[in-house]
Amino acid sequence: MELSARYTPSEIEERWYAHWENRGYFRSVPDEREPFSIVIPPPNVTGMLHMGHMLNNTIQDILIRKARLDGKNACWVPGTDHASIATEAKVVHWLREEKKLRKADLTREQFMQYAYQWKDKYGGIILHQLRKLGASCDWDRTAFTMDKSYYSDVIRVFIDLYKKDKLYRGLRMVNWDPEAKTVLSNEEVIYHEENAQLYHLQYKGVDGSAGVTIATQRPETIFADVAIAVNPKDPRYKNLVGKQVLIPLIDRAIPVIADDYVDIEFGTGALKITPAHDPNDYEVGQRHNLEVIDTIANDGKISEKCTFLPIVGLDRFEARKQMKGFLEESGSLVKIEDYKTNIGRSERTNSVVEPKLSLQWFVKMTDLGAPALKAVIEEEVKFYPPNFQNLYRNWMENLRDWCISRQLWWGQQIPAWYLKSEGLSQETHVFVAESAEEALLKAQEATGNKQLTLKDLRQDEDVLDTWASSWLWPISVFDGFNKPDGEVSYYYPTNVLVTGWDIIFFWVARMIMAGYEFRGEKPFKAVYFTGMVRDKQRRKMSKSLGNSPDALQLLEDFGADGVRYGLMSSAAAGGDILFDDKLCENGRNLCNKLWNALRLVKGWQVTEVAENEEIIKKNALAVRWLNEKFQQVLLQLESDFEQFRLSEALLGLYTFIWDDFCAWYLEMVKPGYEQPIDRETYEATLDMYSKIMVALHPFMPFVTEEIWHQLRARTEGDDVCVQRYPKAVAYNNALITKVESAKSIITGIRDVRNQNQVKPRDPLAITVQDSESARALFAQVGFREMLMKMAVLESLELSSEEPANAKSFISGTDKFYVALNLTIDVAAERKKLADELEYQRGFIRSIEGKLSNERFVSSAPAPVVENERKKLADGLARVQILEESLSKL
RNA sequence: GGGCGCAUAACUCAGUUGGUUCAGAGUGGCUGCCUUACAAGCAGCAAGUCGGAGGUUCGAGUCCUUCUGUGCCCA
Repeated sequence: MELSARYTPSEIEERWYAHWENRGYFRSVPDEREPFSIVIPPPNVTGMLHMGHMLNNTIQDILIRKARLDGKNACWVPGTDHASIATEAKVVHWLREEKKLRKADLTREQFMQYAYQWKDKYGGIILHQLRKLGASCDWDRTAFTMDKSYYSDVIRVFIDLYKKDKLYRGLRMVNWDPEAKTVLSNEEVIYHEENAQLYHLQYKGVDGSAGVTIATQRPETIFADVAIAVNPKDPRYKNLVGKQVLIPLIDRAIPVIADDYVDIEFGTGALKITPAHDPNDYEVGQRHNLEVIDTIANDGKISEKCTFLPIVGLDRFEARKQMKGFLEESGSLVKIEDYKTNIGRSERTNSVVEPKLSLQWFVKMTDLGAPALKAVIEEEVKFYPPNFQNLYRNWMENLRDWCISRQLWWGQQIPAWYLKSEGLSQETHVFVAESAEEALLKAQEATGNKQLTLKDLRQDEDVLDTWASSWLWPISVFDGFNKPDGEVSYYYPTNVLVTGWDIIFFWVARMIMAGYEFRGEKPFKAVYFTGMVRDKQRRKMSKSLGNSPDALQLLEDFGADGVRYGLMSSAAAGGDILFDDKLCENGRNLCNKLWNALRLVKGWQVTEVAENEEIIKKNALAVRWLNEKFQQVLLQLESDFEQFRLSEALLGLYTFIWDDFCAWYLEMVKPGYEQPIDRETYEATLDMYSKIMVALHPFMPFVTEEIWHQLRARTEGDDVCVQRYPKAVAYNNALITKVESAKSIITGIRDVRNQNQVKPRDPLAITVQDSESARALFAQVGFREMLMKMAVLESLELSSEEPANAKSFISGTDKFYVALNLTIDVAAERKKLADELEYQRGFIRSIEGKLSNERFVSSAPAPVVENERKKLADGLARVQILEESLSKL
């Protein structure tokens, strides 16, 4: 069959993926084999494949495919996350655009129906895109954090934590997103330095004195002030403490208090205390028993609680703008000063987060954190790279309670009921239960009122933070809550989690907590942190910059194998990847290289008749050498895999394939034009090529499967996807070294050709200076024949005579003469030799220095000393050769 | 302000417990090749005071101290 000159991935990839799926290779059920499980970090159900996903999932696929080839029961669980904020926003948008509906006009039930409709129609596209990448997930296991059973797991856990007193409802300062109108966890707030203005405002004394000047960034909140605070050590304000001052514009009197929190250096050293609108002020207020006046509504507008009417109803930023005029007019504005400060914005909506006092649900983190911290420090859960331990420890030692309620509909609704009679946010009774009916029983019991009905109860409107469902992922996807002794006990703990370090707190830490809390065991044995994918200028990939390549287009352009190679070739764990199409090009080129090697091999005519002896010797040496070399590579591969050094593993294979296999081995055994190849070498080559395909398969699954089948006729089910990974055995280093010597001699000859413009095909005559070491080299069967072929020689003699008109070079400790029909430039040759001699003498001096040092000889390990002696001997031999040559010139 | 990294060729990065002719790879550059698998290719070459300074050691790109530059996390 004729093979095209170039490898064309598109139809090949689709065909093999379908084949693997049809054969059920990705399916995993518990059996007697050792399990190897990975749960996918569930992408948002709204997500589209991007570079980060491709990197992350390529790594997981490599690990899973390798485990499968190692004969383990490999199970990779795919799925998606309901992503409450992101998805709800999409659904709201869709309702508005497509259905002309507003969320406010729908009941919760109606909204949820639409949301599921949206999810079924548009959600989970990413799972199909992952197939194009080659991801060998067990698709039968596809999970979703809002699946019925998953939903009930989340509820069960909520109730469990509540019963264990690890979950509470409380009034706390929270991060409020006025655009999404929901609370955010601390981790969902992103701080950036921004330009702001510091307003210096005069608060006059009640007694008519000048009072005090304070500095604030938020003049629109002064009407919520309840005090002015100064540092007790600040001499400027000693006399003011205890006095009363007036809030500008409204002249409400507030006290001046002393508190250590105030920074003497900052602003004027006097701080307005506004407990409702600043977390630190809230703390101060608590210490001094101050009132809380909240003047900002949930939508970020100034509320009616504000007694300065001209700004009521205005957005907080508009109000701030207008305040400037009012303050100027009243004469209270001393000055405005520009400064830079960190502003927190919502991760999702980018609106400035408003600190707000709010009644929310919190998980107590102290108990949960302790075992999770211990597990990582003691390497029960191993991090790759290990330095992420520090980041993790830092966070885990400063845990704050986790706010898990969100003011949204799309998510698991909090299983808490209140008495309607008690009014909103006035609840003194809370009934946490699996169902309304159960809550009713509890309510009847608690109140002693048997007349209560479901109608008297009101369920908490809020849903749970998305991470309060995804932290159960490794347990829930194996149905570990319903059947704790079921298959979860086979697959759990999973072998490795592969994820970006940016969600180490959101997700990784919390899964570890959940693992210990709900199963008493870690959720995974190792965590492989990937870096962020950035562009060539080191910028983060982002939609707004438009610098993120279209993932599907890349797959189209370079093939999945090419893209996988590109992503992996520069992706040391944890390090950022500066993505460049060029890398994918390398991957595509490797596919093409393999393809052409296949074309070469398949084009050979095979002869059963014994070839001439020289060729037999040469080929036998080549085959032996490649085998030994492959063992060497395999050993390195095994150790790389163990340490998750996947880029290094791939690079090792790349070099072996491109240089050793293609550039050297195939050229060594390649028969002359229209000559056949002997059967033995041919079979050995096909076997070797097949093994290489298995070794490379985890990284580049498609091209390896295709070539595997092109190499030999295979029976049904004899696919590379389910082979056994070649096992490394000890290798013969001496043989490898000998062939390395041959390669270096060949390169030396080619260099002489290049420098003297001798065509690659013109045969050359070589003389080797006779020596013990030269004879030792040529004693290797096939050595001479290999040189003859690879360097294109017509003759190769050992002689102590120096030929005329020859260029020379030294390889190892041997001197080679290349006969050329040129007159040699004696002066130039002399200089070259003299330079080389000087270098070698320096080399010898440094080694002699070492060896004459008594302490080196006595304290360095024997092999090191031995090696230095060898180096010295080699150096001396070379010096001798050079000196002789110089004297003859 | 607290913490964690990084600095190696023009660029992007490897370099494992300190020890081989160990200073490497890819890209880029230069020279020469449409050679009978592959120009998405082949052959060859050049290029670095391993950020600076000090220290430990027989021996430091690797360990320690410090300085400089730079990135990130937390507040």
